[in-house]
Amino acid sequence: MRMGEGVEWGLHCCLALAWLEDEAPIPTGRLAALFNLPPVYLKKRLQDLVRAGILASVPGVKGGFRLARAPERITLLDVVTAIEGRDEAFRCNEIRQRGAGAEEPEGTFAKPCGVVIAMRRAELAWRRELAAQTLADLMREAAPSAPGRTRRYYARLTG
Amino acid sequence: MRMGEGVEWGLHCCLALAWLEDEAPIPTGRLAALFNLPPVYLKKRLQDLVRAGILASVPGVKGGFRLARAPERITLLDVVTAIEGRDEAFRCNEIRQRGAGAEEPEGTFAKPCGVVIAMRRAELAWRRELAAQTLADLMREAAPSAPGRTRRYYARLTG
DNA sequence: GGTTCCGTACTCGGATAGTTGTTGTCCGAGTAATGAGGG
DNA sequence: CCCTCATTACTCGGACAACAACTATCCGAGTACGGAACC
Repeated sequence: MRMGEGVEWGLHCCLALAWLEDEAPIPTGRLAALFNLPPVYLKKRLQDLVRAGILASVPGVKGGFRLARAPERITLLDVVTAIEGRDEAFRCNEIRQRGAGAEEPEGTFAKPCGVVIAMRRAELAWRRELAAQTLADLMREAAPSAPGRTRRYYARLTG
Repeated sequence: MRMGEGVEWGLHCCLALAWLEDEAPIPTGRLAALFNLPPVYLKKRLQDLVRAGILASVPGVKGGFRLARAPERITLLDVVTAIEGRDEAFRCNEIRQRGAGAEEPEGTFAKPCGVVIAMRRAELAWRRELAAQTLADLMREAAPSAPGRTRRYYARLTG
């Protein structure tokens, strides 16, 4: 089981957008330069965040991206599900109904099997942890030098 | 983020092996027939479980697989990590050190960034839930008819 | 008849192709700022 | 001086390759049964 790179990209970009709030909107190219990422593919992921309502995109010559709402209102779960999709990691194919269970009468497998229940419970715990942390929490726990460093580097990009 | 089918296969096969304990060892072909799965690929997954010490394999004409220890001692986390690998789903590439952070002095990024910490915490919660459930728990919560159905179907396969 | 030996059939184990999903890129359509031209 | 309009630069959105991972399969190593030969 593997999570795509886009999640790390999206979270760090959201942090940068929060710190560069008064410079908004920030175009994709500048944002990509902050972390040395492939610009076009990063844009694809930022579009995912726009569709989820986390970012707002501004078209036009001075356009770019900005946070759509306050960092306190953006949870890590929001970002993860926006980029990775809302499907569960564990997908049940009901293999218990194939082979030995194929000839059983209707209603035998009305209840979900314990395997699915257990996996869902674990993923729920994972989601609860992610939902408990907001972008503002990440900003608070970040190194004090991070905002200034981001702003300085961004100023050099524009110049 | 997606989990492979092998996890569902592995868990259901472990349940079947527990119920067919006195028929052990069970060869791959019979086990695959129980759930109508591709036999050779299933065997690959069972080998993962053997490497993890969850199953024991018996070679030879009357060979097959059996549980290596009691169901009470097999957690869902054991099975999941045996099949999916022990890597974390979220892999940190330290993109904060690229671009804006590339020219910073040594020691600036000594501490892990908050993104990694948060993701690790979430995955830890997921693992704790999986580790809290054993194969014996799954057997207890399964439909009362499941063991008998499995044994009946297996008897037809051998006959 | 009992014992030993060998061939056979069936099993695990690791190395090898096919298919799906993710990563990365490119190009066309649309939009707002910019500057020129005319009223 | 103000308004209109074309140009330009930037974004969105979908379509198109490259890569990796998962899925699926084939052949070699090893073991127990069955039978034949021998004592």
